Amino acid sequence: MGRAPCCDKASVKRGPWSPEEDAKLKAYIEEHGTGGNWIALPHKIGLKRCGKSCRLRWLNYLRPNIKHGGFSEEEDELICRLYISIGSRWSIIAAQLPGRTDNDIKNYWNTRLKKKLLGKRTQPSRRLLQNSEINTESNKPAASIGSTSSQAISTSALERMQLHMQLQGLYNPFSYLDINPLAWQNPYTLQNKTKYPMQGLEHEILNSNSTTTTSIEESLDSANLFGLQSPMLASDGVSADNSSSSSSVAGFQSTFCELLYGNNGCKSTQGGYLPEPDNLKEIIINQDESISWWPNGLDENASPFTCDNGVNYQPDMMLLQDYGLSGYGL
DNA sequence: AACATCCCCAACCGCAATTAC
DNA sequence: TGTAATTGCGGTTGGGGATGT
Repeated sequence: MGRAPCCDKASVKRGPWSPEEDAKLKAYIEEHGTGGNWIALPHKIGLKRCGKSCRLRWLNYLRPNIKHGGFSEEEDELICRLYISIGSRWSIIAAQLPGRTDNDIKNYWNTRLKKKLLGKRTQPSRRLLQNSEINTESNKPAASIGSTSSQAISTSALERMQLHMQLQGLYNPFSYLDINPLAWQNPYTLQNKTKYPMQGLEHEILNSNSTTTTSIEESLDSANLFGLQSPMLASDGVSADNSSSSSSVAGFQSTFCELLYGNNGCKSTQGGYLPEPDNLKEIIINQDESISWWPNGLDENASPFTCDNGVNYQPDMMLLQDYGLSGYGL
């Protein structure tokens, strides 16, 4: 049994708001406030609208000091940095941009900024589509498989990773920083590879940075860390160089981890490590120190890589190339 | 000029979190 | 403490204008 709807859809008006409706809502709220109850508000002022609709109209359009369009370069940069760091948490991003609404920023990102930063190719690759058709029970487009299939990497993670690399001006972060995941502290070993192959590695990544992200403030701070001082974004005017200092390495580790899993996959209310099963099957650190990428999970019947548990793995070269990741040591 | 396609964005939807009782 | 109501959020849709053929 589903939950009861918030209003009777047959008796409420839907679609675009008229100037009269806007005026009624604006006048009432400016004089009386919302009264702390959006559901009751439309009845009080004689609007045939759902309370949720009124709330949305007020927050996104009618309330004072709302800015529409005309995003500045600074705002673009901030949105980009925050998206890389915390993903599509639009309300948090909007809170950092006075006068902007989450809806506005979301629309701006999806329709313009993403294309501007990542280039025109926003459609999923044919390869990804093919794989999703083969390997998932649904025929949903690849753009949605990240959230619906435990076998698929999240689109957001891919975007954020690609964006991060693009802003770093590189496609092979390991060669750029002269680092390699296996060189990190207590490298992930094949023996640790169980159901979730990245678990051991991620644990080390998190430990090496001594803390997990536990608050919005820390998430926002992280937007300024992790190697995001890219040539384009460096706030001190000094372009990021190819330093392989420990801080850069640790930063990249964190970024890599976070890009793969997002904050949700790294947080725990106990302050410890909490894997996100949906995404943990997708990146493998190979025995030969290379990284493989399986967009739709592990192919247990293929070569060339065999794990201790007897399972074979096959990297998806075409997908790597599609995402400009052919330099991942494969 | 007519039609098709693309693009933008306001609004909707469903779900999770929070609050009230 | 459990349940229902409400709020807040992110993903998605669809109308309409812009652009291309």
